Amino acid sequence: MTGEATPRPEARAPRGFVDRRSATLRTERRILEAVSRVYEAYGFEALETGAFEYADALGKFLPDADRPNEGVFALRDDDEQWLALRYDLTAPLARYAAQNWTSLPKPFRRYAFGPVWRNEKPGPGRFRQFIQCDADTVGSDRPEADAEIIAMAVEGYAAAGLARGAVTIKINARGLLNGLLAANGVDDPGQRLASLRAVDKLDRLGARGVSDLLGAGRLDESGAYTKGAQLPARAIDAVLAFLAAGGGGRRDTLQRIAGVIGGSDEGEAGLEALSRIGGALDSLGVGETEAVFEPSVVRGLEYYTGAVFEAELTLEGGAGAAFGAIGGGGRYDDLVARFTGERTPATGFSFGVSRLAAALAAAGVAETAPRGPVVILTLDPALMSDYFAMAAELRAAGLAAEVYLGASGMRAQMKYADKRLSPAAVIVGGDEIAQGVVTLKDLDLGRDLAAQVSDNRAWREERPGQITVPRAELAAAARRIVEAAS
RNA sequence: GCCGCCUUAGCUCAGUUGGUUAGAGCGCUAGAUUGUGGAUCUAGAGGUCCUCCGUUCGAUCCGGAGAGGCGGUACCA
Repeated sequence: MTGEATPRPEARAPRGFVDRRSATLRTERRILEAVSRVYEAYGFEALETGAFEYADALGKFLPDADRPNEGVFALRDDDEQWLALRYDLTAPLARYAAQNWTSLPKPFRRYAFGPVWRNEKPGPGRFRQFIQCDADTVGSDRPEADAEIIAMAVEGYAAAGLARGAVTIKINARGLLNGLLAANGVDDPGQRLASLRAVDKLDRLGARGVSDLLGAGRLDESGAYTKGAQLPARAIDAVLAFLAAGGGGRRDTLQRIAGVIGGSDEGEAGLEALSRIGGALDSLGVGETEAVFEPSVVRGLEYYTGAVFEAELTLEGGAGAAFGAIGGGGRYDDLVARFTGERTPATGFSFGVSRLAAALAAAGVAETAPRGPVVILTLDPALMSDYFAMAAELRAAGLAAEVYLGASGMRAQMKYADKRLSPAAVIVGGDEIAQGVVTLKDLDLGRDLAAQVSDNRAWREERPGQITVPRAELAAAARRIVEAAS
């Protein structure tokens, strides 16, 4: 007690970090369990790696003096090496696979889930910490490996509670667009990158916006100007024709793409890959609307080398696009080679668990808060040992129970039980002890009955939803109320 | 990073043409009600009016800078 006016810290979570309570946690756990079961059914084994990796293991990015935390949360270890919180689960897998390659079964198939961190500006649906759930196959370049990953994603969304048809997996091959640009004489890496980024915005900006971004540039509604890829008109037309090839069934889309791809080696290779993935999807029983070929899918992560996948919520009126991707993945054949020098083909998919939870809410699958424990009110401090004995009895009978440990009066204790969503309160004071009975209040029933009473005296005298039973029947009576409440 | 809007109680917001003790609703704590959640009434707690600098006798209010929030855009290895 110095009496000094010490500045008080502001009680607030850092931006981009959210606190999640039981209702949300429950939904997320259910998703993780459902998706994990699907992965395990396909033969993938669980793997957990630490939250930190050495920064150079995460990617080509390295913290530098000017912007030591650009994109990742990084810190310097006491041996001067840079550590960084993982920004996804794929880079740690590549590190793990490279580190243990000689002893692993090959191909190596694992799934993993946990939080990842990105040091970026948060936005609607974008956080700086969020949960991913990944499955990857390392060491197979078969298109069937990609198809299987896609099939699992489709099954995973269904298992998580989204109706079939509520999610579409969009599939593309980066070689298609690269080949198309090459065939049109666009070789400059900067122009190619800008073109990829422009194409990625098709669902948000439409063909007109993409066209502007491929050409001179685009002025957005906030007044900011984005410089375009400066492609010649002929190339822009070719890209737009390519984008227009999307839609409809997989076989039809492939035929339209083949007609506009323009005959480069890279484009043909991409077409071949998609064709074989399509064949495998057919034999895996993945429906034509559950997984489609979509020329505008790009994916941001630079390590993808072949096929890329993106999961989108298909809500009425195209609201799914505004929601953002709820999962994504693709083939990354060079990621393990960064460590070993040997090309090691790999493919995988990542569920955005937090976004998926939000998607479920948007799709009308409401999250419900779990019921609280039976609350034993403490009416008389002299009876504390009786209260704890009752709590132990209820727990032994398989019911969640707690003794109220605050200092407030009965009214506040009832409010507490209410706020905890307790199914029942145990009310025992001197009267009950003297008569060898316990009083239980069914809080759901009491709430319903109370809604019909307007007069305060009647409300107090009726004590709606209460029963009194012999002390020995406490657990049985409580169980009846709890079971009726769930 | 760039553009726009915003910042007064836990929340949603009034208000002060620059002047003594800054308000409401909701929420919270408690009382009316021997031992009962709701309703009603009453009382109470809770504020660096985002921060700093400037102008002024005096700034929550005016000017400047900064921070934070929201949205758009860019980036997302």
